[in-house]
Amino acid sequence: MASLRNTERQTDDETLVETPDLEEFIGYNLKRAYVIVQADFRRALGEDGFAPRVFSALSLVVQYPNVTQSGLARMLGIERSGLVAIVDELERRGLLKRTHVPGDRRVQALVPTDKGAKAYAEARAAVRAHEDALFADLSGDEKATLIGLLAKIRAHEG
Amino acid sequence: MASLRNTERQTDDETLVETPDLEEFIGYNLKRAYVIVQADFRRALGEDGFAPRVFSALSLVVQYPNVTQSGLARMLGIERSGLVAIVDELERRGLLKRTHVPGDRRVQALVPTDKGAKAYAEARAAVRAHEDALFADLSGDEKATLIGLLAKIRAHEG
DNA sequence: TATTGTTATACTCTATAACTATA
DNA sequence: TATAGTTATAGAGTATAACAATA
Repeated sequence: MASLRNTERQTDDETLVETPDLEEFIGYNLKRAYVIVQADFRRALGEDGFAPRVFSALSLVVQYPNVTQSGLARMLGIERSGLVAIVDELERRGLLKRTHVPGDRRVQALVPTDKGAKAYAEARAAVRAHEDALFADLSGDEKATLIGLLAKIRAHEG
Repeated sequence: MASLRNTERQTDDETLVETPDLEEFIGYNLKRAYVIVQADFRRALGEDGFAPRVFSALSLVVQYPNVTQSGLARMLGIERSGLVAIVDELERRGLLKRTHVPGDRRVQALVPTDKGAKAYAEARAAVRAHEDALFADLSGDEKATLIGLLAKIRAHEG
């Protein structure tokens, strides 16, 4: 038997009583928690609602109008190629427009439509309601602490 | 403009200075943090190392020998069908065996091999080293707090 | 009828590489 | 040469539905 850790202890009948190793790992807990949150996000936004990544993209386009696709991909931490389908969906739904900028005809600046800004405001309210309900058993302090600790992990981004 | 929240404020030159909405959402921060952790996990375990879900499955098989596939799937929170490829890989690598149990010939109890137990002990050490390094800027208290808060979210499992 | 393990299948998310049009 | 957007493609990871064997 390998080294004993604080979560394992020998009982007098030689049975090993354990908290499973996995529960010690931050990565495992992060994954399991995220599965719950994203499932509830999808349920809350409904069949025709935004997927998390589409909501995130729309959020940034509304808050940073004229962002380029490359810039948006960088902000989201995904590849440019992966962003195309997301922007396609938002454009197809009439929530943003690809526009050419004078001076560099390569770039496509993304501009939210009025419909897009309105849809985002509604979706944001729905997401806030979903998080308020799902995390009702966490205090405001706990939620702030959690976000702060996740931000410390996110400091390793890039 | 929709309602102002505490992260948005009007400045005297009419510019909206913001912490982007996304940063307020626990779900978004969870996702971004998990992406970092799982990427570092894979980097740390290397080309021929275990993927996170394979490591998790092996961990449970070692700690709960004779667990059935259905039981393991339930513990991992995935479907039985999704477990087949994971168990196939672990069996192919000689780390566990599917064994029939007397009394119910439907079930396949999963038993770690000696090689599997040893491989798990080594992988567990590698994962601990990866987390220790990646989370070196978090105190022990912070790590415990984080796991506790994630556990509160995980209380919504099932 | 219900359950275990399995297969077939599809869908989402993501990445890599290569292409085009510009710069 | 380098960059922005795009396309083609592939690989994880996961789910649903149906099947055979067994209970």
